[in-house]
Amino acid sequence: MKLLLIDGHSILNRAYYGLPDLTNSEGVHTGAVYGFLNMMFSFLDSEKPEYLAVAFDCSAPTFRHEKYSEYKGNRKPMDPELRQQVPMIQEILEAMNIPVVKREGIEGDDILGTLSRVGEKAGMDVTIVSGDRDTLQLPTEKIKVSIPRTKKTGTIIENYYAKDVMDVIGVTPMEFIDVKALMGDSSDNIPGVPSIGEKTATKIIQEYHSIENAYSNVEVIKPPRASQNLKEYYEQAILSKDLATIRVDLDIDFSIEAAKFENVYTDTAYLLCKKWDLKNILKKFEAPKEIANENDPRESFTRVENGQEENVIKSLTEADDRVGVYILSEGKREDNVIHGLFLSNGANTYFLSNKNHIDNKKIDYNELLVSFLEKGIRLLFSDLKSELYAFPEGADYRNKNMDKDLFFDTSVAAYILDPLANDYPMDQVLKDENGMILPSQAELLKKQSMTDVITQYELTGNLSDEAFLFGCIQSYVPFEVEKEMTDKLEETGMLDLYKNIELPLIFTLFDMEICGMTMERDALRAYGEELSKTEKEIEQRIYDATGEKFNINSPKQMGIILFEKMGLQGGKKTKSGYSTAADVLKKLAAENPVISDIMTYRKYSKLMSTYVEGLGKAVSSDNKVHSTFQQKVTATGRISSTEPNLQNIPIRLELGRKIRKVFHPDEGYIYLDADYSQIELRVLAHMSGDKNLIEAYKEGKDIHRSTASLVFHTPFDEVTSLQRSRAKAVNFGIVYGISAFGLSEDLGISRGEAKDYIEGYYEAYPDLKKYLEGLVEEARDKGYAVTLLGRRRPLPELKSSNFMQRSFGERVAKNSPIQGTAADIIKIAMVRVHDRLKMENLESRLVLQVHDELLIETKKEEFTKVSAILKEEMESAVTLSVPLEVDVETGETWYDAK
DNA sequence: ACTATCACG
DNA sequence: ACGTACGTGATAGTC
Repeated sequence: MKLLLIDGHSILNRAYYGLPDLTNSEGVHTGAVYGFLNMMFSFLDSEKPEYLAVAFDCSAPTFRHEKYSEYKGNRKPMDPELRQQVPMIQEILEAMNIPVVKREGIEGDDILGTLSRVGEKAGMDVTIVSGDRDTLQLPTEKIKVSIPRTKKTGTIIENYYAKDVMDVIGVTPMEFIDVKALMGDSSDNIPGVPSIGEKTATKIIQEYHSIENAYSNVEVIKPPRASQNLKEYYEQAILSKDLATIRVDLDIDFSIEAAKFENVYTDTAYLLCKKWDLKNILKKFEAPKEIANENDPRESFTRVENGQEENVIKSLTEADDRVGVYILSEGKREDNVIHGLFLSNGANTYFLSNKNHIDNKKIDYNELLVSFLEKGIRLLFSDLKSELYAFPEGADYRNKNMDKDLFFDTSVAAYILDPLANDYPMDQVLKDENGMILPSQAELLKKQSMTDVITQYELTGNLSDEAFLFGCIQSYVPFEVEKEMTDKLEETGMLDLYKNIELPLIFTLFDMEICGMTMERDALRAYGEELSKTEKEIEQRIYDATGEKFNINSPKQMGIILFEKMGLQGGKKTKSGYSTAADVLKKLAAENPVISDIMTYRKYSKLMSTYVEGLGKAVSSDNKVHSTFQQKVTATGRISSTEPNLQNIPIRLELGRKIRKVFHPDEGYIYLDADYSQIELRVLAHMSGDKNLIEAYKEGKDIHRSTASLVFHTPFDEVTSLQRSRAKAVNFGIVYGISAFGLSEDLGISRGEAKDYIEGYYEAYPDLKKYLEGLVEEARDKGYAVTLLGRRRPLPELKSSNFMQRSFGERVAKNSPIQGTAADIIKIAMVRVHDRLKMENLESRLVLQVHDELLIETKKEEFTKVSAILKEEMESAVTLSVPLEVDVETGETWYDAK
């Protein structure tokens, strides 16, 4: 029989400090709970105990010795983020039927000590899991103490039986108490004996085995100072011993039988994991749990039988003016095939399929959905853009009826309400909106993709119960939560943002994805060959110079060669060794010519792997790349681009910029590219209301030169190019939530100098300083940062007890409103440009957005009209107290259009 | 799965 | 005194 005892507070502490902070969707910190449970499960796996208990201190700590209680009072108080997790871990352990043992007036250590002895007496093997080395006084032949330690390579576990304590420390577990009593421990408020540290204490106890015996021989103890102090502080040493001793013989009202555990995967524990979003713990639970909800909707999920379709559709259209929709489909663009349709009106959720229709009564899914729209029935989706591939008529319908508000996208609404989540699965949204628990996609489909599900469906002719349930939930949830979410958007002042910007943007992005950008394969190949030729030459030069053939792409090998073999002075910078990042290498470039070869090699290697090879793989059969534009990813409201990412195509260096020559429009079209001039600084000027900044923009001055003139007290016309470029860096820095350190790194100047620049800057623009400080204040107050259009970014970091996190929060509080407002503005412009092109029946189309830039594939005949639309709509997207300026360029390739 | 690096705004 | 610029995504290497 085996008993596992866990030191609750110490393991929770370990988990808290050893792991990154985790927060669930309601902002509750869960990292320590998560880490604790993981550690516990790993011990359950390795030890396989039959009995298990977790010991805690009571919330109100008590002390054996009044005299020293004040010391404990001086201890750093527990972080609130950790404190709130103590009752949480206890709650979930209890939900798992694992006894939480805590007793008024008894410390957790003493509970561990006592229970371990009780277990031993009952003939059990006992393992005590603790992060606290004090417990090393407890091991015997049958009692083992396990201490998990986090190393950079991962967690290793140190195991101690009595003999191991002897081997490692050189004293017996009982003697270890005396060692500790002599040396003292400030964090445990054990005074010890002055001048006796770990070394001396161990030596004394090894020789005399106890403090009492050492005292009997105090005259011969060495060194003399230890002897003297032991004599003088003997009483304190004895008291220390008492304090250091973990009790093993207390009367704790707890029967070991109560620690016998069976299934920890209970429904209550499952619900807690759901509530706290402990997704990885949830995975350990067997098969989808049947959790009973009041009015469980699953009872009304129905597979519609052949011949019943018309009745079902009729009942849906008569019941309500909205319907939740999920389209079971696979493939993108023209390859898309629909395999079935889920429709929900809350009371009923139906799965319609043509699978078993042998007659001619097959449903045309698209036609059916359009007919809903024509009747004014609103369609509510869980993820509209991904479903528009199956329902492109929806995008057309929307384009022709722009003022009609006939769609709802649940995940986009969820994103606006909480842009920090990683994803917006429907089970989560449902839980957040009305507390109902339904199984998640992972629980239902395991690792299966939707394509797997459909393949199986096609093969067997039967949609699995799990996939059926999933589809039903996908359509049921949007119906169920729409009103609630709309109310929330209204309450938070973000309904306009949702309706006028984000919702229409879905269709704009969809059209951009469909359109894609043509890439000339041959030109790409030629460019790649040119690069790879030079890359190989440089590679060889590096091998020659270092006298070794190694993997230049391995930062580890590179670090060893540069800093050990060649002895360059770089120092360690990263966790896993030396940093070889570009800014480090730059500083070393003068020391050895191989450094600049390495930097050049990296540039070529990056261009080859990411752009030539990466983009090459992303080209579709139509010779185009169709990026996916992500609308629900960024914290600030920007969009992002994936597979491939078209927002980070090289431009800053000519070598990389050349790749833009392989992007070109279709025959008869030309690229029109427009970018906002310094949109973030203009936004800042407007939002801060700073007179000097507004003035400079109104007069159309070169803003960096103007800043330099003010900061360096130099007449406008006499500003040097160095002054201007430094002022430019400060302007950028301000937007990032500047720090003297960051600016000095960026400019390669001293921190003091950077500080002067910043102060000079604030003197030049006095309202700006007030404004930025006000932003932090406001964000702290409200708990979030806000953009001009009301978009919010939650900022829990501002309340963190961790300096780093708090400082980060302060920088973000300054940056988010600026970056976010710029994002709002270009989104407005995108929707308007897109909609005008459609409404005016033009064939030109928006193909790309790069944060402050829009690219239109323009039909040559429409050129004049379209360039006017583009400039107009971008410049008038919002009205600020400074003009928004847009530079438009044109070209036969993307390279030429910039 | 995580880290380091580097491409863009 | 803390250790830093804001926002992304793709790749290769390492564990």
